[in-house]
Amino acid sequence: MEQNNSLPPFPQGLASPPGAMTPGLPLFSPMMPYGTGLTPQPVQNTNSLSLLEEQQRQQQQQQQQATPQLYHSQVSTTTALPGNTPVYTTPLTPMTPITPATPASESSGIVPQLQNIVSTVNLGCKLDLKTIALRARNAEYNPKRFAAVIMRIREPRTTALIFSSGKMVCTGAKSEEQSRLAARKYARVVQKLGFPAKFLDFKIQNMVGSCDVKFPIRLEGLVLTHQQFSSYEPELFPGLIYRMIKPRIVLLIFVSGKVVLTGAKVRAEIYEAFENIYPILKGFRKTT
Amino acid sequence: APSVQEMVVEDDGHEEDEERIEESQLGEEEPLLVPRVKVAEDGSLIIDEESLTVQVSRTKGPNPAEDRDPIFERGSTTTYSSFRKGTYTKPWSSGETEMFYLAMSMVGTDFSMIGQLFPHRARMEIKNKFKKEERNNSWRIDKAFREAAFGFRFLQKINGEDPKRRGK
Amino acid sequence: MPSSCPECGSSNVVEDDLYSQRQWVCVDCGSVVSEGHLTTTVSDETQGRAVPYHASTEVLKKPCRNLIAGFSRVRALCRILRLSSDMESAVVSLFERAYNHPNFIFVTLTKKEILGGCCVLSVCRQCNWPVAMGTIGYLLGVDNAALGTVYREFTKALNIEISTIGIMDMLESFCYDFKLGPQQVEEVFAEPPQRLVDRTSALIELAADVWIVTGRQPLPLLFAAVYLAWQSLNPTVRMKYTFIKFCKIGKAPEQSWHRSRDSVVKRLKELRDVLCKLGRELPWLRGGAVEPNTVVPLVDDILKNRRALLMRAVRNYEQQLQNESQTAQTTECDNELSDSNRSNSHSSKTPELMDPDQAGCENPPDKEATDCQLPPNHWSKKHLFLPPCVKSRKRRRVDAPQLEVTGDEEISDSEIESYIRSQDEIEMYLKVRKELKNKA
DNA sequence: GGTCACACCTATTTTAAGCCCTTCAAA
DNA sequence: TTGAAGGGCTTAAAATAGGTGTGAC
Repeated sequence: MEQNNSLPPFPQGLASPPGAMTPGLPLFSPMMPYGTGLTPQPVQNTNSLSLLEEQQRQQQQQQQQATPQLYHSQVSTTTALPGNTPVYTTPLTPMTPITPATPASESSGIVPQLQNIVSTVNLGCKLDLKTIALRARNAEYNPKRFAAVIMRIREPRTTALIFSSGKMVCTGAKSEEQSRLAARKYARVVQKLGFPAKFLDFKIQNMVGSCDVKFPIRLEGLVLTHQQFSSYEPELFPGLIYRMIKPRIVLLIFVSGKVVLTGAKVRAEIYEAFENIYPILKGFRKTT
Repeated sequence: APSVQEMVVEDDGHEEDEERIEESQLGEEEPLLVPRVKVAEDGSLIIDEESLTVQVSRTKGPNPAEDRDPIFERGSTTTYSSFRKGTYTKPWSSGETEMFYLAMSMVGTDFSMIGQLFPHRARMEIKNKFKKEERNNSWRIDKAFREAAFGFRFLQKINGEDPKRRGK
Repeated sequence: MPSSCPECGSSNVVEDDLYSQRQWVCVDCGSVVSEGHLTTTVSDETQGRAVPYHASTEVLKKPCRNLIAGFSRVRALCRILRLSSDMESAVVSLFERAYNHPNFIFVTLTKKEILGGCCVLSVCRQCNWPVAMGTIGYLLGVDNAALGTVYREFTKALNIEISTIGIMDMLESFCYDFKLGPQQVEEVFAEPPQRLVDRTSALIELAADVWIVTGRQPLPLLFAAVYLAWQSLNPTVRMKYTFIKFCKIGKAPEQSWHRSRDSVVKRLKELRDVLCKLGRELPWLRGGAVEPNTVVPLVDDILKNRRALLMRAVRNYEQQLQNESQTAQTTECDNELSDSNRSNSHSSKTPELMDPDQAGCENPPDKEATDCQLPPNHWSKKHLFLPPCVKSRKRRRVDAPQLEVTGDEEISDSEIESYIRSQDEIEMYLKVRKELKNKA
């Protein structure tokens, strides 16, 4: 049954969103500050720069210098209080000059929201998928099309892939705890069907988050300065694909300022990746 | 002899057909506009002789690319492909949607079987319908699930009398 | 002289002094034929080849059919796209490198062929030879997505410098594609190409300034800009011609614009809206209405003064905002921070979004189309020019309150049982399945 | 020609914005 | 004839796994 009920619910190491979980306290990012050398920075390495690259770099530097990053609508961030109390006023004039980009230690004040969690667990026994598909109302099985039973539960609203090996994939949850609870429910359904299902090696395999930086982004500029991390092919996809090295997270960055982050095993990676990218994005905001 | 192009044709021969028609039509009206390609019966790509001739005669002179003159011959460099695989789904009528919910309450989330109940709907269409309803009318999805027993009885009924009849 | 092509067997092999290199070329498949076999690999292209493929000793024996076929295909592509011999050599050399790269040894033949297209594309981009990705896909007969996927893998695996051809690189050649010479069209339609290029450039630059370019496919935008440019260069006569008529007048091949008509129309609308915003700032038009369907005659004036107009429009907009907020002051401000995005003490619970139609709610929530509009203090309201996707937000996702769970909650038997079929249900399910099977 | 070791299809989830298709309604 | 609207695809990540494509040895 619930063998693992007594396990800590969230063994991955709990990470607070920067500044989010500590009401009343000043914002503080638990992540590494930028510019540690560990995070992707604008291309600075001089080795193996082609002539073209060099030109692009110079162009970009000029462009960045010419880019007025002086106008921003962002205000000094304070902790958002519970209950939606607006805590600051947007300045009436958005023309407040600020120090140019990359304030290394300042938090964005934005917390990416988790949108999807993928986890795996081993039920530890061989399963007869035909039986499961026949006896479960929430199941679908088409061995010709796909070799797993697709099972859905309503709460947490998730979908699971159940393989005859006993391995299971659980998708669609919006938090680690939800994902685990859902996986336990799937295991219970399988047990109820007469299989000696256990609950082994539960693991979060992927997390997807998203958020909005609230300013537009010049993707064509970003792809030039961060070409070693970026792929931007507007013929194919409107977003810029940014492969961050540390943490190893892929970000989809859109002109609207919306950002999708994926590939994380723990939520701290999502937060860290966003805090890394935020000052970079600020360098490409330039509104008209 | 297995060749690269044959493999490609096997993959999407259907669409290839369409393009073939388009191309031949085009070739007739505007011989100089675009360097053309013919698609042979085996699906392989062949340069249209005529356009090759044109090309050769033009490149007798100074070479455009070597001169780095981007204004020279531009031909088809801006032609768009769009062999895109679009799958259009006919809109669901309200009656059909009712039947979808009924089917849901009968067989649950077995979209393959529901797809069989709807002869003109592919399995993927059923799944997309489910996702859409879950988004917009999740209360109805829940309701359908809770009323599984009712759906079951209804199924018994229509199954006994006329299993063939369904919403379409 | 080779009598037939070793690749496709065609006897249609011609002598070709193309690019001042005497060689024999198969007209049917594009293979370069010499002394009965392919002069494959440009071995003289000292491009640090990682693997000296089948060393020059056994040329005839080893290269598998697919590699040879691949060579002719990339050569055919090069010829169709009118690449120089240098470029073609670079392509062939690159293709050999890619073909033998460990990442591509076990891939499907389709992918290997696409790889050839990627080499062409890569060389074209590096030489600034304007070729759209879609063109390669069209010639290969594969969809853009497949080409894009392989292209990304290819650039990564071979450490190819990613160089994107910007819309401006494409612009000039694109304008010249239209057949608008005085010999080709009626006099009122005729337009010197350079004039068209200049005006289109100005329009695209403006479009880039006001966020119409980023994230959008370049070609539909180019079509829209060229069309507007052409109209604006003789508005009285040309304004009544639709985009499609313009394409026909300029003899643009239908397959180049037919599918993207909708996108072109969207870009047109966006461009005209921007032109209106700027046109209204023209001092001598004081009071006169500027609407999208009447803005074309003003394009000349607008573009001449676009920098100043842009600044003026933005300044006026901000001033207006300031005035409004001063009058409307006092009221509570800026709920930006209350966005689900912002720090909340209990982020996953976002109390403001308490969903009325929770599970268990029997009736249609009929709240439905709650928020199709932006919140009154949305950040986008502060800027006159923003990406259209920011201003036209569709319904904000009413994210249902996420159950805060520990993952260790009790799971009731009844809940689990609700997912299990009764014996009767099972029998009925089997019966239906059997009947469906029989029918099929 | 068989083994080996990959590739890569089917499928699941979720967000982002754009494209491309069809259908249907006003001009 | 024109648009608007709606639906489904594109991109990323990650696990699961059988069947088969692919080429070297």
